[in-house]
Amino acid sequence: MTHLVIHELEGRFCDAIREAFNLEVSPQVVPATHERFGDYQANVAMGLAKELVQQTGKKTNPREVAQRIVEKLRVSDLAENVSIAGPGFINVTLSPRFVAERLGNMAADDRLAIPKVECPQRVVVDYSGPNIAKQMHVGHLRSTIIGDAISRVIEFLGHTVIRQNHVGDWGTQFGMLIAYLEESNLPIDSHIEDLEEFYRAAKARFDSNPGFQERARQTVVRLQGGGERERMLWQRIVEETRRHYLPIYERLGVKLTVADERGESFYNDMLPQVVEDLKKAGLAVESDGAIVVFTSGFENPLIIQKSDGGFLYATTDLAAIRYRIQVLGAKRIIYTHDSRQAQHFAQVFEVARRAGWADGVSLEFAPFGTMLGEDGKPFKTRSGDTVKLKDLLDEAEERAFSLVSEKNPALPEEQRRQIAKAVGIGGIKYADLSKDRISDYVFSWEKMLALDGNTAPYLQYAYARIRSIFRKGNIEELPGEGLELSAPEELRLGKHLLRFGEAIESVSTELKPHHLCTYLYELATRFTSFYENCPVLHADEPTRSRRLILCSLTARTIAQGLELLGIEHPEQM
RNA sequence: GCGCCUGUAGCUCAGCCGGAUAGAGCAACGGACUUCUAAUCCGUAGGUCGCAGGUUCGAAUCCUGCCAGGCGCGCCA
Repeated sequence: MTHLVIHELEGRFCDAIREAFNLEVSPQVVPATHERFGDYQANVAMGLAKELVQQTGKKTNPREVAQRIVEKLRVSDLAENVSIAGPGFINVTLSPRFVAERLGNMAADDRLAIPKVECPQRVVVDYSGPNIAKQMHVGHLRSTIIGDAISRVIEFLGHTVIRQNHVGDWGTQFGMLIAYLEESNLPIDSHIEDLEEFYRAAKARFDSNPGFQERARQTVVRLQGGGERERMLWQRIVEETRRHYLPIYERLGVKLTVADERGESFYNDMLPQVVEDLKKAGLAVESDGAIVVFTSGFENPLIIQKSDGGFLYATTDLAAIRYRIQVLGAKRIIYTHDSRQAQHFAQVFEVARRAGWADGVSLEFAPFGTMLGEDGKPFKTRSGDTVKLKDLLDEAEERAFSLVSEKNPALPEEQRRQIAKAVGIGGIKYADLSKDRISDYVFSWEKMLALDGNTAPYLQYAYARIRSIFRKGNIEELPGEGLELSAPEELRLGKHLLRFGEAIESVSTELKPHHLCTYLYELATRFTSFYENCPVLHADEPTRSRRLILCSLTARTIAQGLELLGIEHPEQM
């Protein structure tokens, strides 16, 4: 079992500190802040010196502490240099021989020597959550692609990921929709081509016609009471909506399927019991006729049952938590939703914990900010409407197609279409995933499809250039042995390749896909620098072969990284 | 009124569970294509890290208070 380099070093430092001081402390190993200091640094000495003074009363300076650690540190197999600098930083430079050896392991392993976790968990990821009878719009984009990337990464590490699409398929608006469907007399085999239009029309009728309003209310009651005809019409609306959003998932390369759907309706039968149990536990109380749970730090309680007896989305979310833990066996539940839901989830989580439903289970909210237009206001069409996801994706592919056609007109149109899809959709996803999800982000067509900077096309281009080398050189098989790193660009590239696992691990724990993006971008820039300075096909043996190994590893790492982000990597651009 | 999030170069963003001289890209300026895709690369310039205190050997990072922007706060989801 090989560990990530950083963890290997942590272990070595822990041993050294134990030997030198008989203490168990974190060695604070981090990547070097500047390349000139080496590859990794341990920052433990400064703090430790201070602790020692307090414990022993003896004056100890940090450099001395560092010195004593270094004396016990056994890293000759992996480092070519260990030095103490500044107030007591311990800098470690990996040896090219060790880097080559590790790269050899990567090359020989189809998961690039990324270790799987020792204790796999069942992890539920709740994301996307489109609304029934509405088209998906940009408001669903972030949840869908961030949640999908997080799922892929956690899955890759060896956990069992259970995707849950909590679609909005229940609620009072369905009375209106079903009643409208009934009177619109649509033939049973016809499709609702424009859901938006259908919803608007139903709403308009509801707002203007009191008789219809009353019918809508009665319809809800019958639906929720299990009325057969209402249930059938409801089912039809749900299926019509699926017809709209499944193709969007397909285009986006998002792994959600119908099997992952657990809409609000799924929990309907569990709601009375949720309220009952919370009452029994003494958490739920009556307030102004409603049943509520007061939570710490919030003035307003969480309402779980309305005064008319109806349930709310908080009730559904509580039922879902219980189901996910008790039935699905989740040890970790992750929600990627708009940060405006923060208070809601904080309250729901607290109630679930206090009710004792989530003992030993990690409930995590991974919020994201709003997508803004270049004017800094929420992203809208020119006329001020929300942008439909379908239109956004169409435009992305169109723009990418004209770019590809301009840059590479010789390729057949079919292939240019495929590249345009990869670049356009990938561009949208990467633009989003590459920013810290917590902040609002500014959407810009130009920046997103640019070939410079931290963009999907830049990474895809790096990949395509490598593949091009293999095509031109007619290379099928690689030498398995003999990797050596001599040119500075080779070494810089090789060292970064070894850090892929750090990025993945970070995404998994912090739920921030942009850490992987930053890693891949850095990898691509190091590759391009290598590419500019180190000829591959024209180099003499054995240089040629070992550069081919580096190229292959880089291509595989970029491909795997993009795969984890849910972004395609075409062979040519 | 209470609460959450954000504020870093002209612009878009990293860095934030304390570490060395705060990093990228775009835009600007100057260079590099008879050589594996120049959709690229190299260089120059660009900073009161919103403001003020505090903690610390050390603060963009932690704490407090302000300022600015965004968002949320009982029977919608």
